[in-house]
Amino acid sequence: MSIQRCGPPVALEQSDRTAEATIFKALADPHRLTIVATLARADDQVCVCDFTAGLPLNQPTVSHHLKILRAAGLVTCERRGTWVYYRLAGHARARLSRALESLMPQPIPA
Amino acid sequence: MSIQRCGPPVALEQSDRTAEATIFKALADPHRLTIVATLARADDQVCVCDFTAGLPLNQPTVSHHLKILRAAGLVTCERRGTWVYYRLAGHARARLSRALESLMPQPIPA
DNA sequence: CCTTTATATTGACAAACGTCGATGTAATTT
DNA sequence: AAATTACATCGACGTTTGTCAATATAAAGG
Repeated sequence: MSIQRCGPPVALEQSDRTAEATIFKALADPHRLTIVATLARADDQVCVCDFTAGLPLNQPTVSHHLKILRAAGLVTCERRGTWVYYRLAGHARARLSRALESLMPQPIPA
Repeated sequence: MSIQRCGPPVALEQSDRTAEATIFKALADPHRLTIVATLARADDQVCVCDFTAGLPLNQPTVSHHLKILRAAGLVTCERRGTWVYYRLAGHARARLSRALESLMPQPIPA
C-alpha cells in the first residue's frame, strides 16, 4: 500500500492576530476583569481609590493593572485635583465584539 | 477646609471572574488565535499536521498550544489512525459571546 | 517485531507576568 | 514652603509562559 495522507492540506488563517492577542491578554487577569466589569456598569467615571479599596491588592499593583488596560486602549483616565478617574474607552465593547467576530465569524444563515 | 472626598464610594463587581480570565488567557497568544480562527472557518476537522506545517513553530510547541486550547474547552480532538483531528468546541463561540456580554453588558435601550 | 510516521510529554531555559515595598510626582492645604 | 494625600514608577521577587531538543507513545506497514 502507498503512503497514506490525512486529507487535503488545510491552509491556516493568515491574518496577523497580534493586536487581538493584546486585547485578550489585557483581559486575561481576574482583577483586571473586575475593573473592566465595574467600569462597564458605572454611570460615570470611577476613582482609582475605589479600586484600591475594593481589590485585594496593594496600591502599586492596582496602578499596574490600570496601566495595562490603558496600554490596551480599553480604558481612559482623567485627572481631577488629586484624584484620577477611569472610564471604559468609548469603543472598548465594539473592539472586543469585532475581535470575536473576526476570530469566530457567525455562520452564514442558509 | 475639611477633608475632601472624591465622590460617593463605588462598589466593585463581585462576580468571580477566574473562569472568564481562563478563556481570555487561552486566547492571549497570536498562534493560538490562528489555530482558533482556522478551526472556526474550517468545514470539518483539521489535522494537527496542518498546524505544524502552517505555523512557524516546532511540533512540540504546536502540541502545547493545542493542549491549552483543549484545557480551556475551546477545542476538541479525535484520533483517526495515526492522525489527530481538531475542531472548534460546539459552544466555543457562545461561551466567548457570553463572556463578552457578562463583562460589558449591552447598554439598555431607552 | 521492527521501522516509520504522527502526536504527546518531559525537561530546560529565557522572557514575561503579578505582586509588593520603597520611592517619586502631582495637587491641595495649612 | 512644608506637610499631606492620591497616584505612578522603580526595583526586586517568585511564578507562569512560550519555546525548543529529546524522548515517549500510538498506530500502521513491511
